[in-house]
Amino acid sequence: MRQVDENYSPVQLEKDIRMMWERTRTYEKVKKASESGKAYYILDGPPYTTGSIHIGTAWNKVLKDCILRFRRMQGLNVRDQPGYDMHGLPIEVKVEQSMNIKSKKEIEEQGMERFVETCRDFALRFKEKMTEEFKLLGVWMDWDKPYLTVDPSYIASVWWTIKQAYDKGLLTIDLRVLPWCPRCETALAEAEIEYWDETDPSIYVKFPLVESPGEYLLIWTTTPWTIPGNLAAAVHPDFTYARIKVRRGTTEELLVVVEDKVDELVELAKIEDAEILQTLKGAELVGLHYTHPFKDMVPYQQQVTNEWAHAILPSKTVTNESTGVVHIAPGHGPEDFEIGAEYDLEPFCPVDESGRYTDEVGEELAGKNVRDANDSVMVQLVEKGALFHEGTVTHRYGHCWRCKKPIIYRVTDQWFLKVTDFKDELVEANAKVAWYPDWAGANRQNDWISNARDWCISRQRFWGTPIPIWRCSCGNTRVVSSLDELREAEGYVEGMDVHRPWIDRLTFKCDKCGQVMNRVPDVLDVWLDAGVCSWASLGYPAEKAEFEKWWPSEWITEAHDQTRGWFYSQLVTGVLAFGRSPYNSVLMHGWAFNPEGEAMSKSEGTAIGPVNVVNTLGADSLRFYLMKANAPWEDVLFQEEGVKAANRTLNILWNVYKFSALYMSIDRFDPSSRKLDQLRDSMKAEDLWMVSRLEALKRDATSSMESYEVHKTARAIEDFVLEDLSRWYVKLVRDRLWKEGEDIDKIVAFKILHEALSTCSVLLAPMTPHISEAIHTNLDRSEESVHMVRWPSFNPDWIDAGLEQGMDLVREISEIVARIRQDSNVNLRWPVKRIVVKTRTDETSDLLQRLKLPLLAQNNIKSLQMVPVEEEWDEMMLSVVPNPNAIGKVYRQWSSKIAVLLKNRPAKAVKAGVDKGEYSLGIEGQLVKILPNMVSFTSTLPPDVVSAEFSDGIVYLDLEETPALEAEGFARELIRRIQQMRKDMKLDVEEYIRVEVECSPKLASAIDTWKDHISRETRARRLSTVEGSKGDYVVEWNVAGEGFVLGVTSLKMKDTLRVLTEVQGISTDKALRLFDAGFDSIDALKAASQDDLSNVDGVSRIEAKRVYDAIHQGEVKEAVPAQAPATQAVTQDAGAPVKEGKTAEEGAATPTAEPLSTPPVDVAQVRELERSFSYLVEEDKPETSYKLFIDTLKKGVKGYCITRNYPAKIRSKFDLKDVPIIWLSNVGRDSTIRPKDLEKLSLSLEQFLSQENGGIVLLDGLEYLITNNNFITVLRLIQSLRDQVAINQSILLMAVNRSTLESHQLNLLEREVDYTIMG
RNA sequence: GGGCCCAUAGCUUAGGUUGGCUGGAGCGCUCGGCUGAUAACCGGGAGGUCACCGGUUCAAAUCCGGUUGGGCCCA
Repeated sequence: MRQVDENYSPVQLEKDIRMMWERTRTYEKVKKASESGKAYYILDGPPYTTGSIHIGTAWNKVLKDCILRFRRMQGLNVRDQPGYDMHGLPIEVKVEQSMNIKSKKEIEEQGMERFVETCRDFALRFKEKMTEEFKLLGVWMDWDKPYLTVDPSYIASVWWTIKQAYDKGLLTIDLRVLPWCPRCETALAEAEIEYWDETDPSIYVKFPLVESPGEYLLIWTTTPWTIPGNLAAAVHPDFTYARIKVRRGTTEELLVVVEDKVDELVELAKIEDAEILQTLKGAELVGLHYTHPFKDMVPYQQQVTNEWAHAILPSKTVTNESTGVVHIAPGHGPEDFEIGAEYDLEPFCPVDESGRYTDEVGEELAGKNVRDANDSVMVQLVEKGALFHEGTVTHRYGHCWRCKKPIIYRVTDQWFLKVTDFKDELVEANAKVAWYPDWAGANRQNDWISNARDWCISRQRFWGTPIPIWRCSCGNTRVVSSLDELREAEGYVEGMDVHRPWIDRLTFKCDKCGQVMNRVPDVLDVWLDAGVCSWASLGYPAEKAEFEKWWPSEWITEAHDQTRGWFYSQLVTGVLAFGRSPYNSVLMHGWAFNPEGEAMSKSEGTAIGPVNVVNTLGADSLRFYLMKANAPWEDVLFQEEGVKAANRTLNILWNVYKFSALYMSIDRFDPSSRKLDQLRDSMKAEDLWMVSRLEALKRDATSSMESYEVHKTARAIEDFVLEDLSRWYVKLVRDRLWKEGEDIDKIVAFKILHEALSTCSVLLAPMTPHISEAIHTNLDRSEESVHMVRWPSFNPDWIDAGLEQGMDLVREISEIVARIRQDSNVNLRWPVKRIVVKTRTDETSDLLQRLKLPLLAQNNIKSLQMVPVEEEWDEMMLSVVPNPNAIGKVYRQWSSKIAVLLKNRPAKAVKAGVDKGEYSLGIEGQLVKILPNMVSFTSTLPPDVVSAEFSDGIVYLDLEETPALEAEGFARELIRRIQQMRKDMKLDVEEYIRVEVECSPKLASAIDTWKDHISRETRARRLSTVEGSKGDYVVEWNVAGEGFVLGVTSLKMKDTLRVLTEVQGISTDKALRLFDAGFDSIDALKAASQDDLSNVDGVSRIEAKRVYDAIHQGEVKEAVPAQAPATQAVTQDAGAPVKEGKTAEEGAATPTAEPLSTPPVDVAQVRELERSFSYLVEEDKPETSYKLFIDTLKKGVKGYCITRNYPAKIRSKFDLKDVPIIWLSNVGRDSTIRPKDLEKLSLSLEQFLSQENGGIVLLDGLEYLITNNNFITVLRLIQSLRDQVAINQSILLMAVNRSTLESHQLNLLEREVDYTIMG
């Protein structure tokens, strides 16, 4: 485990992690590792290739990524193919803009080929861009193999589905009135209409009744342009209608309207006088005729002969609003169409594809855009005297969701899936789907399906899946269902693009009449593309195996707008083709809005892109925020502040990790050396509590993930990290961590911190994959990646609800103590004498006593005292309050004396007496009896005590100061000031100092009492009280009224110390003894004789000799090479043996700057090998390594060569005369080591390294050692060699053939050496 | 107009299924602490008619009915 020096800088960290994933192909390995698991098909709802993603898109993908990582960690074999929806109008619209095209006609003029090719280019480019953004978010999907709706095989799957519908008789062509976009010149599906408010004319039109001249039927409409297409009027047969006479000015008119609305009409149309002449049922009006106002203008209106034309029809769909009379234009409204069909009225539709009137309406209106023509129509109505009243109305109106233009209704021939024929099956299939949340399916989706209509699947556009229908003029129809079948077509060219316009040129010969069959020129609704993706992405039906393995998809997630979109289109096609839903479960998620609550729309500039956020705060922070901000099914108002908060949480996690890793690595803590169970007996209450919390966290996190309440998982983890781990447990165990030596308390704390951190990294892995990876790979190398780790199970035996409850109380009390300290101005450095707790129940009392130590330690309190339940605290000061009234009545003249006497008696005694019935008191020789009614008692707090209530009782805090407490407080204050000065001096944490203090005698005695403690805490080798403090840095302080002057001097021992401790057998302790004896610099050591050194207490003769030799041979120089590369990565593996002479302190100071190995350098960049460094040469044949070896030998460095090649051959080939060569072989004799005998190898190397200070070892044949042993063992050997080399100023050179190792092994090797060289 | 969902501090929100003690957090604000996690971290305080109206109940943020406002989907 290496220590962590860097702060949490997510952007860099994530970049490194992504590069590492890339380099070691982690994603592929993680997938491979779960291959044997149960198949689990997660289907990506294909985002439309619009160009870039917004927060909502990011949320969607992150949610998917999170769940698929989670499922994978559960051991499931997850299918994670991403998809893109690439056909359709939005791209056509974009391309039209880029090519400056205004209409469909221009596309045809400019050539469809170019247009379609540009569409494809756009779609592909957008796809690439979006993929990059998804990758930036850390989303792990199979980006190399996405499914694309434009692929020929995908298109063939769509065709096959159409063929299924055709074979089942569910595909039909029909004349219908449909929503139509005049700009895009195509029919729209219901799912393609967006509604918002629009202000339209609101007109009342008079239709003169034929049967009663002078009388008018009054109709109301908001679409004046539909009047030319009017063919009838409808009334509700049961409503009551009125014949009324109205007067405006001098004009009087007779009208027929619904009776209920007469008053409204009078007010609205400013009618001055209205008289109801007669009322009658709607049914009585049926069959009457009127004269169409445009009869003279529109020839069709004259020609129409149907008996119901221009007649009043009955319809129950008429509502009781406006006039209660509905004008019917069968060519302009779906309901009108249906009514018209009932009465054999033709759907007359004088409007063309571009929304313009045809010549059929007469020259006044012909050629006008219908919505623009409203005014003209009204002018005409006025001219004909038919307009009764005109106003405006604001109402919700449908718009094309692609181009946002208002829709109109037109009658056209279109292809339909007859969804209404199998609606019941849809409802049934939907009921079998598991919906999260359940109301999304049972209510919302069910509601939509129940109201489903036939699905118009044809579009009169270009960039889409071509409709696979060929028709003959004889009426014969052929539906193509595969690419193979297309090959039979006339004009087919192998490998041709099956899009329009190329496919339009293919023809079949009619098998009925032999004529040429031509393709219906339409394309398909894009929703059909998306709808079939569960099998199209598997290549079905061309490929069957994948389909059988995976289909149907297990889980999908999209936003709630997909109720009418993808959830629906999949269900329809699934039921159509396979009789069931193609998905088993759905998580319906919400929408992301911007902070103003507006939907994210790129075109309106309200979208927020995730890229900026990721580049400042990191993908993990964004992901964590998105996962925890809301329940998935609720909408989120995206707040950057929220991402910052998430970032802070991760930062705290990182800090806990950094802090823990520091001490663990200093101590070479090996987490695998002991199991948690084995340490149970050694655990303190807070340890057991922490483990209990951890197990509970695993339990809760798992259950909420299972139910897709991802926000709960995220919040539980966050709470655990912040509250339990960082703010509490770390504080509790902090002191234990810097104990020296083998200490069981420390090991327990390490183990638990390790467990907590690695568990958090695992639980967070689905949400924050990068930081999890960084933490986990350092703490736990059991798996190469955290994403390969199995999702943890929890152990209920460890969960102790009582203990957790107790700790909650301790925390509550700690908060109370903090508040009291703040109010009383006693800061945490000053110890408090005692805390007295009175609880309501014995249970609480027991829990608090169990947690006594953490309670006291956390609050710097010296003792805990419990008051038995039901009793008063016996130190409460009871005082007697005499009741003069009652006393006076009995004892009259003595009463005031009695009162005084009572007050002076011990209140307890008085109370005891009174409680028994009476208390006797002597006064002037008489005994008076004090009865209960004569006194009452009050209790007051003892001096210096402050009380406060908590949830289960009262705490009393005794703030009395004693000299001992004061001394301790001053000691702590002193430590704090010295630390501050050390910091000001920018001293290394390891550096030793000398401290002089000038102070009052009182303070001096406190210092005397606490001298050892202060010295240890501040690394002071000398601490003295003096007159006139001197030092490198002198500061005058004033604490609690005590002034003192501190002088701090750096002993500058660090470097010398390091030199000493590198000598074999010299520990830090011994080095310090030499220091204290005055040998505190290299010069002083040089000046000393061996005897001088051995005279130092605790230093043996041999040790003295070693030190002497080391100093005088000049072999020892500065431990850190002057040219040490900045990116040197020294990794301390948890399992590496502790080297003699290398101390914990030294480990602490080892600089590490990178989490991973240094990037390999090219051999050309290597000038010479440096001492104390180890090198890995990656080359196919060991040549560069030998060259470097020989170059180094030429500088007079002694060499040692270990190789698996035949020694004599090596010797001659590289001209190695005197260099000892060890042959790794099972057959050789002299100078031979068997490859499995690592111990012998290690021993011989140690010998060389210790004898020949400053030699170079060439180890050629690593892969041979690895195959003969195992990788980890060899790695350990290398770590040990590397350490020795660093200590002995030698060089280690290893050659490896990278193709013989797995990349993660190579990666691990690279981490262990200082440099990797590419040969 | 209908279906579904939602409304709690300045902002983002927990709690609501199982009605019950002073409605919790985070950010922001403010006061303070820590100084060996430190360009970090911790604590105290102020701030809430739990959208509104009505009902059930000893007791409602919570259950019921309605109103208003917002979102999605439809007409």
